[in-house]
Amino acid sequence: MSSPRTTLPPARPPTLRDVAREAGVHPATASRALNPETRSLVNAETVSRVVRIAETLGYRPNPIARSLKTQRSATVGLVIPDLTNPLFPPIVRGIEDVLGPAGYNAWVVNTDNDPAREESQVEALRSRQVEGLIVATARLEHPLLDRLHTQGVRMVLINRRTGNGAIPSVTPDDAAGIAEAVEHLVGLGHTRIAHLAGPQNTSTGVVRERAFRQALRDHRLDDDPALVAECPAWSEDEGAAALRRLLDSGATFTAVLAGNDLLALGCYDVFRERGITCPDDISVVGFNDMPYLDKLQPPLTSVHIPHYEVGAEAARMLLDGLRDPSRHARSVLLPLSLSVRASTAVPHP
Amino acid sequence: MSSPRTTLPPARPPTLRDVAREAGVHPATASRALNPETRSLVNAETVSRVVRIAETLGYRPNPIARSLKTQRSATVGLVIPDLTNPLFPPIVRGIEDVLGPAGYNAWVVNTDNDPAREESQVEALRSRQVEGLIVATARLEHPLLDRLHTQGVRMVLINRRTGNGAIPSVTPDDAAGIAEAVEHLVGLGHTRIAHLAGPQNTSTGVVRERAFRQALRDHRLDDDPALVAECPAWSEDEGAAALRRLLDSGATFTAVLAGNDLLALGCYDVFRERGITCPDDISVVGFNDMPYLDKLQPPLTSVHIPHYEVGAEAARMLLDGLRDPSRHARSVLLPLSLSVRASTAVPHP
DNA sequence: CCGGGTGCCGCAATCGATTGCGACAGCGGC
DNA sequence: GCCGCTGTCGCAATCGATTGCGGCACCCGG
Repeated sequence: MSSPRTTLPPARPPTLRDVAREAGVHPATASRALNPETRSLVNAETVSRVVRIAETLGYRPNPIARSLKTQRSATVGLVIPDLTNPLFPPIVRGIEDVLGPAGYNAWVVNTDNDPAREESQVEALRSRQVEGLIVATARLEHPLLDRLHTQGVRMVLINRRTGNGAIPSVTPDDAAGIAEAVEHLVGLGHTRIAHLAGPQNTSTGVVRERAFRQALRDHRLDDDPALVAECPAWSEDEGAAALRRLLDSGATFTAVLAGNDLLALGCYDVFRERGITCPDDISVVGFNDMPYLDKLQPPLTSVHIPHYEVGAEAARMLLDGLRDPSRHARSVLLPLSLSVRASTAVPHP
Repeated sequence: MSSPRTTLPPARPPTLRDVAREAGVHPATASRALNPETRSLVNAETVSRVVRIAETLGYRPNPIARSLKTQRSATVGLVIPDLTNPLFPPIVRGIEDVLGPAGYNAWVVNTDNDPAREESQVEALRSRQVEGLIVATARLEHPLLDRLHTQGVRMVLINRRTGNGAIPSVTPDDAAGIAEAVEHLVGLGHTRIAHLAGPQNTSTGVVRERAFRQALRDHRLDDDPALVAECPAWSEDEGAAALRRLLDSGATFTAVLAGNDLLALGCYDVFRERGITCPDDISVVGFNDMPYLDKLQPPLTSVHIPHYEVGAEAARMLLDGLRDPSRHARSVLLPLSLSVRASTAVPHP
């Protein structure tokens, strides 16, 4: 078999000048004819001739040259903690499905929740001339994001927010989700419900905890601080550790509302290690409704977040802002629903 | 609070000319001083002056302008079926962790296993001037990939290969993995083992099936065609359907070796619907070792693939090829290991 | 018959960096 | 004292597309 490297002379792809020469016009005219925005400046039959030639030549505008001149890269940056967290892939797809048809693409970077890495990754994105940012790593105190915002960098926060409410965001309606979960548990007859709270430096962590306490009070239940354990990270290990602390404290409870699914998975580990059966001894509710939760034993009841929609909506908002900078930034809350499975049941006293 | 849009005049970032003017040299000299490759052409103290000025100005070379001139985009395309398949995120991270330090980035596109979408996505990548491709969607017959290869497009296949062995690839050593899985089952005492084969238009599908039969013969077991069911897609549903066909056929077997984890998950559904207990009645082995398999009930025994390494190695190979086009392309097989969990046990006759 | 529009298109600069080529100074060798 | 070499650096073209400006026909009204 012949090597593919020897088949053809490089045969560089056709440029605008090639099209112009072939069509007998100046490159400027060809450019205007090919661009829908400026097409009206060119005689109709010249347009069709240029377009036809461009097609037969297989002309594709060079986005790099275009970007250099127009200062627009048709690119946005996506900053997430870790792509291997199953939460994010659907969000990424939502973003790309909106960006793509608009001619935009996204660069994805992972920060691993390391602020230093975050800073350098964002720097890399900016040097790549991204036009805007979608950020999923917000913490309540977040100097980097504040700085970017005051510098006028276009961005949309997803999932979590900063303490600075001025930055537009797309987040699930955490409070409503928690309320629904508590409602479900109370409806089953639970009165002593524990909460595995997420990191208190994230908006989701504090909002969900606050909503949890509020929901208890709404149901006239005791808002007992001893039933809330804080997890320093959104991980299985921390979830397991928190549940162990709760169990060892001697507190009594028949249900656990975990701040997210990973924390709930940690509970499963503890159940196994201590011979606790779920949901007979303790019910568990997660948050996020990651994929494959229905394959667990027992299948995990979880608050469902429209991940794909979160991404899609964030991308739409960012594009809106890019296209019309005067447009007033908004923040939206997406509605949630509870996916009831077999990890929750009537308490056995 | 003051609007961030009114704080500063645009204050465009410093360009090479700014650095040059400040340092009292020609832009050409500044360029050479800043580029390690050409630095030796410039007087040492001029270099240090330029470098110092560049730093104080916070100069960042504009990659778009650089790409335009050098014809290199420092960008590669990654073509996968679907990012939400948990198989891929670790691969993507492996790729990015190798690409990043080399100054490269990856564009990720999803094809949803749709050849038309694949074609348009690849076209989009090429118009974005990617220097090479990493492709995870190979089928045995794959005209698009053959065409790209003969056009001299640099690429590396991962996970799966085409029938055309000339294209470099990084794949798990499927045959060895299957052999190890069969070894494990035979060691437990199983003699009637069924196989859920993947789509026969993919290399993984056929290689794993062939390896399965070979392994049986190696153990002097009956290579019974009635114990192999083909699945037209790598999905839970198809796995479930195939197992039902096997069970309904009246064939007897005490273990199932699934072509991948999703097919194995389908088995779990069938077990539940027919009251079969695993592993007491039937043992199951998966392939890929996706995340969270240990949380299933029972935790799934699976052939572990070093996903991250697959991505990292593919990225390294691609970079090698880009840097030295004369370098002979190679294909590598990555070693596998079996993650034994609780879905496999001694058969109960 | 002339002035002022309007429509269409070309000229050339521009985006920011890279690079082949040539200029020039200084130096050593013969 | 002249030649040529080496080390440094500047000039200007270049990558491919976009766009402000101006020119040229042509048309219409007066």
